[in-house]
Amino acid sequence: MYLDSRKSLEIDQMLKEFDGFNLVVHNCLINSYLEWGNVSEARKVFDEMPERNAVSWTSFVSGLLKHGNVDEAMSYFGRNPFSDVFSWTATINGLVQNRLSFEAMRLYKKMAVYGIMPNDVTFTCILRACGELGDFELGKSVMGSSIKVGFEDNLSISNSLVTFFLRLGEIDFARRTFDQMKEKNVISWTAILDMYVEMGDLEEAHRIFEEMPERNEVSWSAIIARFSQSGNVEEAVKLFQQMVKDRFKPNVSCYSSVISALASLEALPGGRTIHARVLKIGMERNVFVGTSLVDLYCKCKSTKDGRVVFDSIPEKNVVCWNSIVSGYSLNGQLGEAKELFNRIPKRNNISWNSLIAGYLGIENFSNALEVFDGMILSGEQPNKSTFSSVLRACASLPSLEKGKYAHAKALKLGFQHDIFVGTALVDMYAKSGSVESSKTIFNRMATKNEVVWTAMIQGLAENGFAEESLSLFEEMEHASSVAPNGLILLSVLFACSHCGLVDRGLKYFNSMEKVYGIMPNERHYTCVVDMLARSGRLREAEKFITDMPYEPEANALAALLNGCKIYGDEILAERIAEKLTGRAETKTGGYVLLSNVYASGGKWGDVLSTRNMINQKGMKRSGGCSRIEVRNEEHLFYSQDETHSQSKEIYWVLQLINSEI
DNA sequence: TTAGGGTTAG
Repeated sequence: MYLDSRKSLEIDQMLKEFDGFNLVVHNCLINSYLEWGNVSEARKVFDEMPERNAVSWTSFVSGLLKHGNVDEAMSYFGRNPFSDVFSWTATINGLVQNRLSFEAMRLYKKMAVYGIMPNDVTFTCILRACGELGDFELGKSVMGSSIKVGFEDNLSISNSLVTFFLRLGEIDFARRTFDQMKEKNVISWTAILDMYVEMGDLEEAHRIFEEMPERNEVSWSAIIARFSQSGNVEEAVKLFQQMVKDRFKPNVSCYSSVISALASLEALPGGRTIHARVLKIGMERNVFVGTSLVDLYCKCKSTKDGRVVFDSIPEKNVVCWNSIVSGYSLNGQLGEAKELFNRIPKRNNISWNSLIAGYLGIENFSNALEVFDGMILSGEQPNKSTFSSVLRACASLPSLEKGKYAHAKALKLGFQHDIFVGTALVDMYAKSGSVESSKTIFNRMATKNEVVWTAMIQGLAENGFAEESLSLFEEMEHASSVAPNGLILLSVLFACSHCGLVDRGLKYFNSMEKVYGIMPNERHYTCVVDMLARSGRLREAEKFITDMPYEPEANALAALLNGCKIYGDEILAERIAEKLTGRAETKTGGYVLLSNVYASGGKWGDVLSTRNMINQKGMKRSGGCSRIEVRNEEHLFYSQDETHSQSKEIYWVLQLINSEI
């Protein structure tokens, strides 16, 4: 029995005035103080008690352990005159809960020296410690001891054993223990259910769930949570509906899980229905449910509603703050994200990561890096996802220096072996033109997934190492278990196109569906058009465009037009330019390219009239832009415009170099 | 004194 904090103080006061002593009331007082986190009052009552029994000692020691006061607890434990299996077990349990499993084991071994026999609860605690330590042999020897003492068919111990085997990934042992149990309860079933969900065998999990003779709200919440986390969100929602239909009362955990599932589905109407239920039972102020709701509204692009829920949560923790920051970030509302980020009382690395990801999302790469600098300065430890974002920002900026700095930091923290960080590094170096560094990182990676292969193959192709890119692709096909995907094949086509390997490219394109089972998309088609156009097979390219199953991308037409320019085919150019100008997205592109076709053919009159048309229609030219960094300064070069302050000098030098060549 | 479930980034 516990008293609330106000009542505890009142009763404490009354007892003092009464000057009486009742052991039971004092023990209750200690428990109440500890329950409310008032350790110093509990200590005072305990120290001033004229007489203590075994219960006083055990509850005070385990209360201290519950609040992390380990040294003090151990000191009181050593002085306990009522040393029995309860006091030892409670202490062992407290140590395990403080993640001091090694110390817990030591205490367990000491029990024998003092002649105290462990009971069933001792074994469950100690098995948990073995699980924490990841020591399979130790767990098995504890199991042996428990059998020796006669606990072979003990339900709690068997349940703990199942969990222990699961923690160590010993699936067969877990299943065998479960199958051999004479008696099973809802905990045993939930544990084994969890195993199948964790293994990703959701069908078997579902079967187990159906088979369970008994369910409670924890087993429901276990299966709903697991389905939700593993991405089987529709199934999670269905189970929730079933649970309600079966007249079970969903608890906080069920609501948070189902709301989180609805958030990934971006199911706003369903979310609002659940929100209404939550409001009805007064659960919206709960930090778990509230946080899920904030996330739901933000993922459904309704940051306003998310903010209302956020403001209504009385006791916000860092997860809750992070959800609103990431919610605003996700929706590109970086002003709000930054403002709330600044108000977080105690940030963690996820808070920083959320803001960095936000700037990355709106392609404000320099701010993303600025936040990263702030993170380092604040002493917060970046994690692998920080580096993954930061390196992506570096890849998009001309600065190789910043990328190198982030790389050094990642090395220092030992994240270089992480596949996400490794991939981001490969990509960053390739995009910054440092193909050699990119290759070094790639070759050092112990495990490679399709993303990193894609990054390397693409990096080589885009840096002009087309042959190498293609041989890497072949190596991937022969030496790895990674199957080519659409993106990799796009890089392969790109490489063929830039290498002039038209027939090989066409062979890859034609085998996409047949050999690799990948439907080519618009981008693949565009790449083939570019490939044909570059090699002068203009009519073939035109036919390819006419025959393709999609409306050609503007880029495909532009690529063909570019081919017309190189090979001086003005008739085809006019036809294509007309098609291109119908496109809203590139009204200018067609004309600019057409005027280039005329220019290369020396038809200056046509050039002029085309350019006039661009101006008449009030079209803004949007040319390409190159960026380089020289001595920490960014220089931008736009196609067709000489806007750089030193363009005169630059072109002069360029001319000089050209004449030298 | 014990064994099963919960919200945020990538």
